[in-house]
Amino acid sequence: MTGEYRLITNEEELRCAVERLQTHGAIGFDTETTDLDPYRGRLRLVQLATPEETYVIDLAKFTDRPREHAGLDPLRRLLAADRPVKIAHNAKFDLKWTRHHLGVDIGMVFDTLLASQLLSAGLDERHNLDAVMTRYLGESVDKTERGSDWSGELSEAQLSYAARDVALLVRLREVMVERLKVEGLVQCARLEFECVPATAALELAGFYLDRERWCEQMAAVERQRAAIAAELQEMLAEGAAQGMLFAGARTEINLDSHAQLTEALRRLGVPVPDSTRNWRLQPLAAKYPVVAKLLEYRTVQKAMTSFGQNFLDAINPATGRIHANFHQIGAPTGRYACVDPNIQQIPHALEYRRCFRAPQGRKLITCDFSQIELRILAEYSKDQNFIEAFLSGTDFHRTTAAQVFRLAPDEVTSEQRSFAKRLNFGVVYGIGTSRFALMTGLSEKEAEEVMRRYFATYPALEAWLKEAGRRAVRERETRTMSGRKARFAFDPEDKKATSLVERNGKNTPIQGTSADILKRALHLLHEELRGTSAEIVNIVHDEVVVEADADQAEEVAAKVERAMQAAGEEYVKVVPVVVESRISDEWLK
DNA sequence: GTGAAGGGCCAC
DNA sequence: AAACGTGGCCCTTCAC
Repeated sequence: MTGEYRLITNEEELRCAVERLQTHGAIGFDTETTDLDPYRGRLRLVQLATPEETYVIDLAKFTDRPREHAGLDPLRRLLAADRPVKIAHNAKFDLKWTRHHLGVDIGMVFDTLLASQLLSAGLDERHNLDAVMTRYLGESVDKTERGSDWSGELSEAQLSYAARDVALLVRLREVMVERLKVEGLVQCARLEFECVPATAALELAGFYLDRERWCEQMAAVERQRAAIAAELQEMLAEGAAQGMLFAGARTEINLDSHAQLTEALRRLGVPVPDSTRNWRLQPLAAKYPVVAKLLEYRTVQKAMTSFGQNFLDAINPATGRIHANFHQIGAPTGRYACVDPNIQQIPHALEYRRCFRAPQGRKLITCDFSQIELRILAEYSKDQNFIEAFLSGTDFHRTTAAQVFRLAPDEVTSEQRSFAKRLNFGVVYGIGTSRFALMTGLSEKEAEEVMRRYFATYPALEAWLKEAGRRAVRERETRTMSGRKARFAFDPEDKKATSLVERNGKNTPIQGTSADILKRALHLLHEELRGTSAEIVNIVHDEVVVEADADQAEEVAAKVERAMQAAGEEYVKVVPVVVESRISDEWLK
């Protein structure tokens, strides 16, 4: 049956096809486009398949402007409905095109890419369509026509290629549904699938970057960089000059080369450790001005290379905005990752954040979860004192410090608060005494004593963390509250690897549940924002940035808060879920 | 020229 | 020995 399909080229054929497709619970769905960028290319084919039949709809035969063409309404209704479920591999891609070119927000999807990632649970497996088809169906698919020219007359090879993949999707889903059930991943899969329309809309909307402000910032940083680089060269040359006959013949070194830097610093008598890593150089900065200057150089160098021209190049000429690529399952914990460019790692500094702003007549609504990971830890551990610290409703780190050091909150010193804060964040990662000592400046013994007091205050929290670590080693996997699985492959004889799995066992359920909550919130929010002027424009793990017309900002902010809080409260019950929102012209904390 | 690895630094 | 989790992007170095 490979390659058999019906080509749909007019409204009558489309009506018939849609009628047949509607009788099924799930259908294969794929598109072919003339470009990878929906703002540059055209949507050429829409392929839909039942177990028996495959339909290839050639939009070029209908119109040049599919968004306004009423004859495509049956297709729109079919796509917008939750049934049949649309099965696609990397549905985000197809959803962006159908949203932009057909004006349709697609209903329920089954994404075989996300399903494959969930089933692999972090193990190193490939997830392209060919690999997934081979793994689950034992079928290989041929992608040679994918990058071909889809703008002109289509060849028989192109059409049958377009039809073939989509037909296999129906069978692929059936196999995957069984596997998801066996693995207890149905709830998590639903969470992921429901989130895809939000992810697609987010990418399509893009984040506005003020080009002029960014340029000014770049120029300022470049001036700084040049000055610091010159000073640093000067300082490093001191050592070299001594051994040279002609001081004027000084050679500059490459400041980005670790090898050359190490050599130059050693010539100056700086006791450089084997690595020139920041954390090992930091203690030397006070004694050696050249080291302090080097650290300064690295900061501006990073700013220049990572947050410079590349962001300007990423501005889409069609929209004037940055359309980053969000990987919905970017980490085994379930967190998003963001690339090209990564707008989840913009420096906090006001000079950068103020460049991301609302266009004229619009506002940004920034909303984040307050201490969500610690609240998840409270939910998991049910530790009574930890829960009480949240219920008090005031400064959380001060409250925990008061509990740990047995003081009234207003007697807590800033140092004690800082210890508590470091530990509150550190326990989520499985921090040890030596690292805690290093970051606080305490001796190992003192650090140990503070940690002992901390865990004595929260015995159930300690018990949960210990057991989470042990369980991960024992069972070689962890689960989040939605059931998301992370598997660990390691050699139990290897102490280092085992302790990493222990720390992962503590961290993954917490970080992963946080991701679950964010994704649930995005789905709820996407539904809430339908029909308003608002668009989600960025997400940063526990933060959502929405852009809306200025006169709707208040109303939209309330919706965002409501969606995030509702999502959080589905998972976290023993402590309140707190979200904080701000309305502003610029993306500021 | 391309690609991987090592070292570094940005975010949560 | 350095070990507190998850990412991406940059540069240099080194192998092919």
